[in-house]
Amino acid sequence: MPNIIFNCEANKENIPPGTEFKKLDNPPETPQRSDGSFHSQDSTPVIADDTDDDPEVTSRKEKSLGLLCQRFLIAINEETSDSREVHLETVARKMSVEKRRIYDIVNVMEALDAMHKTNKSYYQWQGLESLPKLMFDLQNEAIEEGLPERVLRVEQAMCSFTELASPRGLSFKDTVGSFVSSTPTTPSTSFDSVKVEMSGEKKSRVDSRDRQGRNSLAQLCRRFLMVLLSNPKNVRKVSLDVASTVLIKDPETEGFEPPSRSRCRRLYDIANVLVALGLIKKVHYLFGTKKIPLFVYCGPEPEEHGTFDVFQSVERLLSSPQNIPQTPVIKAQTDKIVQQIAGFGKRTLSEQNLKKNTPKMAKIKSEVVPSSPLPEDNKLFMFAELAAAQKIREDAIAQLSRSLIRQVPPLPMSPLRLPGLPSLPSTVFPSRPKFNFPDYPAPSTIRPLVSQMTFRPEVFKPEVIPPKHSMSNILGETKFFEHNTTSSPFQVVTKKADTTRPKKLFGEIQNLQ
DNA sequence: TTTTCCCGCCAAAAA
DNA sequence: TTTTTGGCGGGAAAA
Repeated sequence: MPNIIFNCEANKENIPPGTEFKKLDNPPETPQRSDGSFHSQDSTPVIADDTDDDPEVTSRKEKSLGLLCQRFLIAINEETSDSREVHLETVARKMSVEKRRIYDIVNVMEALDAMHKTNKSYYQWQGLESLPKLMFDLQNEAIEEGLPERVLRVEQAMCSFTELASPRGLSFKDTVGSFVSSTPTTPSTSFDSVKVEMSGEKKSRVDSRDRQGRNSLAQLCRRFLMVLLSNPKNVRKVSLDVASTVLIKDPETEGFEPPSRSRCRRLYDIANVLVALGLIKKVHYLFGTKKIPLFVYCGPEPEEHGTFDVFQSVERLLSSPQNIPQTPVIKAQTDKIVQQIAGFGKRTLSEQNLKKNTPKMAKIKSEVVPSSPLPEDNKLFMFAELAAAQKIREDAIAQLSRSLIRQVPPLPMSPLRLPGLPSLPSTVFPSRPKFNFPDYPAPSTIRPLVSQMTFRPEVFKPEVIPPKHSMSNILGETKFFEHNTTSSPFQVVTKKADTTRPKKLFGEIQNLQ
């Protein structure tokens, strides 16, 4: 597709908020009222959502940030020239998407050092090749500020209150409320000077806005990765509750209670982009009867001089179709190939089928409450049936992904060569580097969250001696405490008779494709 | 029901 | 001032 003329861009530069582009070449001359609930503040022409003429109902999934992210990569690949300059307007228009959405993606890309701003509306694409280095740095940063311990503490605390929480009668507040001891006894140096009020009160919307600080999407993204990297290889996972508590709450003043769901929304945004890039993976963890979402790091191993094989990542991504929003086309193709290869007959081995099996296994599993070492045999047995089917599927999909990569380049992690377009400089798309992808543990070997909680950071990185007791806030400021300080979060947890973390397993990973 | 997260309002920052 | 950027939460789709 030929580039759009840049002159007309200038005119359309400022797309008013609320304007949706239905068709690229359709100037929004027919101002239609967006239905009911929303009225555009100005008389901006608003193309009403696709209900009117579009035959295919756009589902929420098809508009997901993850899918958008992939389309974004494709779009910038097609748009960027040798200078690797990305013009947001152009890309937004190309994708027929609001510019606002692009910012969400760009923010995460910036956090990953994949692009940086050069000018108004212009960004430079830098690629993801140096991701291992970034991860290396983030990991070190995490360790330096004692994040592993913090994660551990939060996990411990949350684990405690989950246990304490009575079935119905008591609210979390009741059982845990005392955790959130309203006396920040610490010489409250940190956190924003803004007084942190007790839960219940509502901060004014304006007050809490902080564009560069802890709530910025980019910051949150990096810190989210830091939390993940606070764990040793193969155990790099974190629950949404823990992540959100660590990332968006100040443990000193706000305790260990998970933040309200509304405050987790940004985390979902970030996670969706990272999933789309194949850097994390989302699984579900069964905690008692509750299903808890778990984010698992599956990006490149942190290495100071490592390189990132974007091809491999894409391949992996494609071979884990549950990680990516399946477009109807891809899904149809994969199912078809699965059918051909696996000979499953009429019925495809769809996600649905797989999902049906999973809870059953999880249920069985959750009855087994072993102590430390995992009964691998049991697990293997339980996974066996699924694994066999899944293997076939994976092979099929892997084959598809290879062919997709070869023929139709659909998912560039850095700009791809496209037929008809001048090839990009090698810096944009360097020759395939050698890179050993950290082996993400197979489903049967994944340890439950508990193993994460028994992780001892000092073992993890012996050369860095963590302070006796440090606590860092969301801003990354670290404070050190004496062991006997009354502010210690450990104290809070000691309300339990035995302060040791629970030995029993609370759950099992499920849904691992 | 709860979880997930799209959407776009609107304020801060930049031009 | 205007425009760009992006924090934020309502509320609805999905689970």
